[in-house]
Order: sequence, then structure tokens, then C-alpha cells
Amino acid sequence: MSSPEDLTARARIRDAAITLFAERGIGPATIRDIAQAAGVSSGLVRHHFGSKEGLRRACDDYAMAELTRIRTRIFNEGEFRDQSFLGAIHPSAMQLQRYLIRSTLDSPEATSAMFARMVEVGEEWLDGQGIRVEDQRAYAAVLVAMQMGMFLMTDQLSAALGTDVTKPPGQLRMLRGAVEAFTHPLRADQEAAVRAVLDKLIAETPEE
Amino acid sequence: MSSPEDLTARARIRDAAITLFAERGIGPATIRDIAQAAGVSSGLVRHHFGSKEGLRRACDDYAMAELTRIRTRIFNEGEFRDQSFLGAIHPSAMQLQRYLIRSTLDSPEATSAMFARMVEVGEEWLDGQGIRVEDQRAYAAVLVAMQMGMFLMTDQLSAALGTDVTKPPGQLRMLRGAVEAFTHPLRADQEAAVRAVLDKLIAETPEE
DNA sequence: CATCCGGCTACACAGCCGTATAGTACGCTA
DNA sequence: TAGCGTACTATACGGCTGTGTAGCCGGATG
Repeated sequence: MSSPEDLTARARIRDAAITLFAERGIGPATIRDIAQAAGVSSGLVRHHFGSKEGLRRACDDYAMAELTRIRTRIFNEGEFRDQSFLGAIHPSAMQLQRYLIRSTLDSPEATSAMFARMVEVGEEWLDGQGIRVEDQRAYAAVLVAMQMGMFLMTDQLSAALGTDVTKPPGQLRMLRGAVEAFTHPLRADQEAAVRAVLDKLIAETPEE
Repeated sequence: MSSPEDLTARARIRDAAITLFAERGIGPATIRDIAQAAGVSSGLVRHHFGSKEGLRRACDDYAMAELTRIRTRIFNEGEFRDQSFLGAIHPSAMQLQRYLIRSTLDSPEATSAMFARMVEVGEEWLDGQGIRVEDQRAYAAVLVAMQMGMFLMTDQLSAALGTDVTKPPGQLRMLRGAVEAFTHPLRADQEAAVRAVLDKLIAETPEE
């Protein structure tokens, strides 16, 4: 998402698509609504992107490239050398992330590569931070999934916190909550208990 | 979700709806497909539930009641007296949760009460555990959102981990990863740095 | 000036969606 | 046995969807 209102029609369509896809999900967002939001005819959408699936792919590519760009910028500027975490929580990246998650939910197979890539980056980050756990990959994968979940639930979070978490004041509150979630952990004695119960639950689960 | 294949037609429709809604999302899942999965005519769906929205509401009610039932059972049986966390991760509750999240994404306003309730329970749990943070509510809300996100990303997690995380072996791996996520926190010195950067990011965000 | 090509629109089409209606089969009660 | 309500099916209808096609317009090119 770049700037105001004098962009290429193609870019306006893409931006409108990302917005509507993120809000409603891929399926329920219609080409006609996207065209209207972009101020063009529905035929132009097809002209530029071929089909709805083509539009979705173009949005995928753009969103991923844009996120990478944002992360790189933060990484080069920042006093905090961290690509995976801070890149993800940067305000301008929120809508892009919401879109990507929606796209992911709609056709998992088409975006599993993206998810895998994020998990890889997460693993490298864990290594760089010197964090070592028993199952590094599962740890990283769950972190990525949880992070995605947070951004997807912005509507509910806004309602629960009484402020719009997509705007600076509420956003700060949400992000600080996330930081606290990872800095005020379960106590060590609780961890053992949780693990024991997990084992029991899994063991008693009927086969299918 | 109770048992095999000799249930009331109404129950079979409801179960099929929860399954398909959870898999595809509310919008893309059609009444006709739900009816076929339940082995009935599409007219019968309308006969029992009035409309698609009525079916969704019935599924919401059932899923929430069923989750409460599961939590209560675990709470009464369990050696681990924890409603919010363990209730949520119990295997039989996974699909119900996936459905509820889908429903939530499709019409946030209709399910915000449910989310608020989960946040409340989370806050009480935090109090009971003696965990105190600066912004208790934000902490609890983010935890709930993250937990939901994890269950929603089961397809991606399965691909990333190479096992089906909805079945016992992979499920155990995922849940252990989640436990590790909350027991191997950021180091304290990192927390200060993250907070500083958060403040900077928020400050430089352009108003809208 | 003639040509052409890409951005762009208007309109038509088949298919599927949720919904509505009419009708059938069956078990209960009087 | 007659009557009736309920579970259930078959079929139809209007609306909206993604897609396809024909054509307009303006600027670059020769």
C-alpha cells in the first residue's frame, strides 16, 4: 500500500483487493466490489489480472514483496536487529499481514510455501538469539501461527480493549500485550504439570 | 460432535455444517454441500434452521455449549485445575474452536461477546495464577487471540511440521511447541529494547 | 495523417447461490 | 380408521457471481 489516490489503475485495483480481501475474506469479496472501490469497471480487473485467482496471486506476490521491503528497511535502519519480529509488528505491515492470512485460510496449499518460509526465518532468528528448545521447528511454527492469529483478530481485540488496535494508541497496547505474553511466561513448575497433562490427553484420545 | 452415523438428521446437518464451515469458512461453504455431507436434501436444512444465518447461529450455540461442557469435564476430572488453557487445547475441542474462529472472522459483531467472555476467563485465570503484568486485559486478550490463531493455522502447521497436527502425534508436537513458546521467553534485556522500538514505531506512524 | 495498441467500459451469459413453495411419507392421537 | 402435524424431498425462482466478448478512446509510432 503506497500512497493516496493518483496511482495506476492497476495499483489501485490491487490495493482495493488487498483491503477487501483482508476485511471479508477471499471468497465473499467480489470482483465488482473491488472494482467499485478502485473506481474502475469490473472488466478492467479481468483485463489486468486475468481472473480472480490471478488477482489473488498478484496480491500475494505484492504483499510478500512489500513485507520483505518493510522488514529490510527496519533491519537496516533499526537499532534493534531483528527481522522476523519487528518487521511483523510494524504498523504499515498490519494490513498486508491480515491479507496474507486471509489468503492463507482460503487456499492453504497456495500459500504453504510462504508459511514455511516464515517458519524458516523464525528458526534462524531463534538460533541467532541463542534460544534453544527441544523442538526448534515446532516452536518457530507455533510462534508464526500465533503471531498471525493476533493480527487476524484485530476486530475482536478492538472490542475487548475498547480501542481500535489498528490505530496508534490501541496498537501500542496490543503490541505491548504481545511483548508481555512472551516475557511473563508460565512458571517452571507449571510447565512440568502442563506437559504431564498434555501427555495424558494425547494418550487418551481415541484413534480415528 | 458426538458420535458416528445414526444421529438425528438435525444433528447430522449441524455437525456437517460445523465441519464445512470450519474447513472453508462460512461464506464459501454452501447449504447444498452441507446437506449432501449430512445425507439429506438441501430443503431440510432450511426446514430445521430457517436460513443459513440461522444455521450459523445454531452452530455457534452448540459449539460454545459443547466447549463449556468439555472444559467443565476436564476441570472436574483433571489434576490440573485450569479451565482456560487446557480446556482450549483438548483434542476433541479443536474442531469446535476452528469453527468458532471462522464464524468470528465472518461476522465479528455476532461473536464479539464470545471473545470478550474468553478474555474475561483469561483474566481471572491470570489472577488465579498470580501472574501480574502492567496491562492485564491487553495481556489476556492477546493470549486469547494468539491461541485462536494457532488452531486456525492447522493446515500450515501440518505442512511446516510434516505431520498432521490434528492427529495425536502431530498434535502433541504442536501443543508442546505452544508450551515452549510461553516458557522460553525473550530475555529481560531484550524486553526493554523491544519496548523502546515499539514506542519509536508508534511515534513515527503517520496519523490518518 | 494513418495505424495501432493498451487501458478501459458496457453488456451478455451460464452457473451457482440462498430462498421459497408444493407435495409426499409416516407416526401419533382421537 | 380419519385427521393431523412433522420430517423430508423435488423443483422452481430471482439475484449475484465469475467470466467472456465487442467496442471505445487516446497517445505513441510510422
